[in-house]
Amino acid sequence: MVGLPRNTEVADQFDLLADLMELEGADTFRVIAYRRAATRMRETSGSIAQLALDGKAKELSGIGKTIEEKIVQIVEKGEIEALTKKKAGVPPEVVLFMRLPGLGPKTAARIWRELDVTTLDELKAAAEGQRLRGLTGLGAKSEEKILKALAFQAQNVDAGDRRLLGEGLPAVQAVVATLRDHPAAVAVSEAGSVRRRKETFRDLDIIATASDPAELTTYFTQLKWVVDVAAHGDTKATVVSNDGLRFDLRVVPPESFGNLLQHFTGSKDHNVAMREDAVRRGLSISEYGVTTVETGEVFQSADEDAVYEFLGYQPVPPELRENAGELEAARRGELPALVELGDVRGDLHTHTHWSADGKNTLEEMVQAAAERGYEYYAITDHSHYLREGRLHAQLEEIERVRERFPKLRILSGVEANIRASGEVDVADEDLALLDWVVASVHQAPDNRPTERVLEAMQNPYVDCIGHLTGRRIGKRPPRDVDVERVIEAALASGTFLEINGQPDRLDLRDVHARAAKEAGLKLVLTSDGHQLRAQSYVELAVAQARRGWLTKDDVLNTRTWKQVEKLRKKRP
DNA sequence: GCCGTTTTCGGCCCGACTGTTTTCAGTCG
Repeated sequence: MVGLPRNTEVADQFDLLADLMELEGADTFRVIAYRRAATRMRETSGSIAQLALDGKAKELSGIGKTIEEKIVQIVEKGEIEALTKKKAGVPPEVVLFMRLPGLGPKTAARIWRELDVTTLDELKAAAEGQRLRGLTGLGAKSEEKILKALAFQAQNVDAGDRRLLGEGLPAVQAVVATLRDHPAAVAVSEAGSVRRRKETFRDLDIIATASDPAELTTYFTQLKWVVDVAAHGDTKATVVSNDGLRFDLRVVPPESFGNLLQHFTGSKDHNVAMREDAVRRGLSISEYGVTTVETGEVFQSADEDAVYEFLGYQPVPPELRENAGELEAARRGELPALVELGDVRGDLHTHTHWSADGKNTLEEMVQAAAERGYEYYAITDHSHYLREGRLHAQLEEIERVRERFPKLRILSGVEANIRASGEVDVADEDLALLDWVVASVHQAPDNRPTERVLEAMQNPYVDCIGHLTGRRIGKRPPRDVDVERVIEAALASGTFLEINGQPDRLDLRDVHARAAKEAGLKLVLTSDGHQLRAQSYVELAVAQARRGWLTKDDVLNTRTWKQVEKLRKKRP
């Protein structure tokens, strides 16, 4: 495994190759094929490089013989040969032209070739010097747009263009609720990537029907937290909130609400695959309806499920709409019944003020857990803060709190640290006193990320590995853990893996959760909450689990504590 | 470059918007 390029690195090369070919005016379908293959690689849980070396990459849809060979080139030579060649012919910054909104490959190539503009600085100068309007098809407005895009890009260079689901989900749910209360509103729904519970988003989409669309749209632009109205028409508006979130509202006709909701929920890949399949059956899908080509008859519905059913599919839960096999499964009627928040009986990774970064007392956290209706709740403060008798002191406090909450089973636990050696930093005799043990890697760097975890799993007291890869979305990449090996070892040792619900962790990620499920491993959904309101992060863990195709049965903590005890590894 | 319950060759989603055009190409989601 060591030394093989990551899936994201391989995928990036194919995307760059696609960009360069597009600039050269290559066949669009080849370009699309490379981009599709890149997406497939990013959404594959195993090592795509290893698959290619084994001749198995071409079993993935969208990857054929040619692309598999190019992956092998990356392993052997570090780069796709065609990419090396093409990079020599195109100034590196010309690719960046295409990233500016409104500026595509055709225009970028003409600016480069016909005006000899090769850097972003030169592009700016050319627009300011009104030289772009010399090209047919470009005018004063184009120059203005490009300058605006360049300025925006310069301003937001550090901001990152995607925000966390954990921020966007409560925000969009609040706006949906507000709009529903308006007298002109008939139906209101979240849409887009946030409805699919994708871990990050660019903007928050809302779809509605209304008795008076213009009135609802205007109301939306005048909500008190709106600081900027980027667009405002009768049926569509875009606003920016005081915390920088972009909301899009579209008001659509009620008779095709289901078709439009389906369209605007995406993903693009899901919709394209569904439309391609429809074409083969003599149907044409658009956001307004499904047309039977032969008769011209159009099917519309206010109900999204009815759209899927008309097309011969089981209704597909939004979390699965990524063109990752869900359409085939829905065609056969074999979609899984996904786990729901209400199935979760207890949280097995939480903190209190015993950890320096915990914000609430043990009793406050337990009180909130009881109010959530949990049957059990594990206190797993960081081992670092439970040294020198503090572990025993906390056990005494837990004993006292138990008396006050007789209906909630309070589990004593710890989040132990996995040392570089693979040992956990709590003695066995202390671990033996506890009901539940989470073990996690905290400090980097890490030159044997996989072995370290495998060794920790051999400890008979370690029940679950916390946030396996240690990623912090947007801040820190995942450690280079061989997740497939970890899953195998987890099954062999009787250790569980968690889906950590912290908004910037969501670790395991969706495709790894799905790989774990397919291997037969049960996962634990946890909040890793360090304060009262963070207990709700379990909702994000549930969302991630659903994106990983997990059913109630695939999740350990949908079971009673008695059942959990039966399933976990035997203690000495 | 990929793919196949009409196909191993000849297709490859669909519509809106924008800016520049007198009928459309490029871009976007």
